[in-house]
This record gives sequence, C-alpha cells and structure tokens, in this order.
Amino acid sequence: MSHTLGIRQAQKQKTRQALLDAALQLLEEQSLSSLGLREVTRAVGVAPTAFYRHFRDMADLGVALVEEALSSLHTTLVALLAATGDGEERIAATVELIVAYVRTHPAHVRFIAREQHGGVQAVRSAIGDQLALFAQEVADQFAQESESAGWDEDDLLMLARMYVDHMVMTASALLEAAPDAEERVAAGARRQLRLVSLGRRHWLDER
Amino acid sequence: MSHTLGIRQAQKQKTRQALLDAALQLLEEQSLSSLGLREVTRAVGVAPTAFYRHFRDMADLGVALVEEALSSLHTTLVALLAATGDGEERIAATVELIVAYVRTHPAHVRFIAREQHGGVQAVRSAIGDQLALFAQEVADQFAQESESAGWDEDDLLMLARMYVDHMVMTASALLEAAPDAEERVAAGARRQLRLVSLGRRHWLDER
DNA sequence: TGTACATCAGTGAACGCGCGTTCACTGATGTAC
DNA sequence: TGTACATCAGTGAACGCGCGTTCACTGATGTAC
Repeated sequence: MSHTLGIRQAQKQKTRQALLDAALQLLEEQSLSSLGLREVTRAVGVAPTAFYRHFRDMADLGVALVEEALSSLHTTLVALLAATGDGEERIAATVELIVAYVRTHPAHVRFIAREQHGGVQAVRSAIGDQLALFAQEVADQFAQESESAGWDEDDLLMLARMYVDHMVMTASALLEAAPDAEERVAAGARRQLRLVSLGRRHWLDER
Repeated sequence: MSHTLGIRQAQKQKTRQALLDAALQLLEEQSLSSLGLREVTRAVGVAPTAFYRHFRDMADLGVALVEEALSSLHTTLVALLAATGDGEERIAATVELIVAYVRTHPAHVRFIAREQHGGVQAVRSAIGDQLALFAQEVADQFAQESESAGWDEDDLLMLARMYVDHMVMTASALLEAAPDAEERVAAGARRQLRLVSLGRRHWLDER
C-alpha cells in the first residue's frame, strides 16, 4: 500500500499543479520570458504571493515544465526502438508516436519548441540536457543493432542526434499544420526518416 | 550616379537602423515578446515616442529584422548550390557558408533561431515564409541536377527542406558551442550532410 | 537668390496600469504528550 | 481521545517602478514662387 500524503501536502501539490497547468496554457500564445507571475496566479485564482510557496520565479517554473513535458517520453521512445529494427516498421511507429504525443500534449510540445532557443537561459539548458540524454539513449540502442557494425561512437551519436532533432522538428511542424495537413506532414517525416535510414545502410560503403 | 537622399530622409534612415541595431543587441539575452519599446529607444538615445515614426510596434520591428537577417543569404546560397554538384565539395562549402555567417552575424542567427518558434505570430510567419522560399529555391536547383532524375516534386521539396532545416539547426548549434567546439560541430554537420547525400543517391534503388 | 509657408522627425510631459516583491497575518493541519 | 503548541500554505495591503500610448509642441528641412 502506497503512502498517503497528508492533507496539507496533497493540497500543496494540487496548487502547484494548477500553477503549472495555467502557465502552460498561457504559454500557447506567448513566450516564457514575457509571462507574468500575477498572470499565472490570477488564472489559478490564488494570491500572487502564493506563487513563492512553489517556485522561486518563472524560470524555476519553466524548468519544472520541461521535466513534465519530456520525462514521460523517455521510456516510451526507448521501448519503441528496442522493439523494432531499422526499417519501415520503426519509421511508421516513430512517426505515429510523435503524432500521438502532439495530439495528446500539444501545449507541452509548443512549449519545448518555443523555449528550446528561447530567452530564458535555465530553461534552454534544461531542454538541451534532456535532448542530449535522449540522443545518448537512442545511440545506445543503435549500438546494439547489426546495422551499426563498424560504426564508431561519434558517428552513432551523430545519427542519434539526427533522429532526435528530426522528431522535435516533426512535432513542431505538426503543431503548425492545419488538421487536414497532418497526414501530409507525417508522410513527409516518414520519407525523411527513410532517407536517413538509406544513408545509414550505405554509410560504410566508401570506406 | 545614384540618387542622393534628402538630409531629412537620410537622418530618418539612420535612426531607423539604430533602432534595429539596438533591438538586435538587446535580443541576445531575451526574446522579442519581452523586449520593451522604451528599452530600445533608451539604448539608441531618442525619446520613446520617436519609435512610432518608424514602427507600429515591436512585432513590426521584428518583421523588419527577419528581412534584414535572411535576405542577404538568398543570393549567396543559390550561387553556392549552382556552383557545386552533390558531393564533398558542396558539403564543405555549405558548412563553411554557415560558419562564416554565424561568425559575422551571430545576433541575427540567434534572433532567427529564437523567434522561429517564438511568441510573436507575425514574426513567426515572416520567418516561416522566408525559410519556405529558401527551400523552394534549393529544390529548384536540385531539380536541375542529374542526381535528381526520376525524383518527383514532393520528394525534391522534402530533400530541400531537410537541407534548409539542417542549416538552421547547424547555425544554432554553432552559436551555442564554445569557440573551441566550433570545428567539432562543423564536422558533425558535414557528416550529417554526407548521410543525407548518401540517402539521396540510393533513394530510387528500391523502386 | 530670397522669402513665406508646409512638412514632419523627434520632443517631453502626462496618464493610467499592471508588474514583482515585502511583510505581517490567519487559520487549517500536524505533532507531542 | 483531548489539549496545547508548532508549522506553514495561502492572504491582502502596500510599495516603488517602468511600461505603452496620447498629445500638443518645436525647429530643421523641403518646396513654391
């Protein structure tokens, strides 16, 4: 049986989550560096000063949002790669994962795309770290595949970075696409992965 | 002999450029949606109200910065592609162009990377339009090359988008890299272009 | 060339407003006995 | 179980500040004759 939080702790968590949710929603139409503390507390319905019980400042809240947005993807992505080989099946599953994530978490995706190069240093670093971690995990998976025989570590990491960057770019393209253009974007993403996969297969030909 | 602007016009242009320059510098450490009009005029040394003689608001100034940042690259990039075939020579020249541009215009590059998905709709659209134009021009060039025989239009545009997106991503990676890591990033970028180029050559093999 | 008037880039005072942060507080929850 | 005290999430008033925008203005530049 899991430990039940005290009433006080539970209420605190609830307020904290409400602040995160409100901020995420407000961030659909602006960037973190212009989002105000009072704006967020007003949306939640608490006093401005309540904010300080949960976050030092907006940058602090932003870092928490990065965690919330990306941590759940780790396990899913690694599992997906482990379950498929480098072929059409993996390409379809990867793009499907992205499509599903964008559909269920559009605000998180927008936040990451926007703040990856945004004006708040701490948040930029947090996103960069997470994506580097993703790339490392993808590279580790690739290293175990027969297609990677003869590849050195640097090349594998480069390949993994291409996959990760491509996923972020596809996610952001899906966001901006009109609903009826979604399938066109997904098809384009699959073709690009196919191209990269072809390049991978012929990488060692010229050595 | 070229037409000489009147004294009044010349002075106005000078102030306008000073506002653009000041804004660009201030944007190195924040994003457009949090940059204030008074902040910019203060940096230039004019009254806040002078701003309105040149721009309707900050979004308007942002669109002007997009123009300034990307228009000069068009001709250079098209010329580069026209002068080289799909091979190691083109890859080296492309990466060298990016490296040079990031060195000479770091603030412009940062601005484009940051605002491409930033919080100001008009600026996002302006950047999107410019990059789409780039991709179309690259696709047009590719279409004339023998390596593209048998490719349909969609596939060519997809390939061109990969090149353009890759250029933007490389530029932004170079910005974030420490000076001594510059060559490592450039080498990684060349390897990625090589991979894509390999994919291109084998694209039609499985038809 | 000189004069009289028009234009218009930049000024400076004034406005109302929302911001982030401080502080002492309240009252429900938690804890010790 | 009941009591007395401690903790601490959330309050609400107050602050000084910089913001964007308005307005009537000034004075150098441009133009017509």
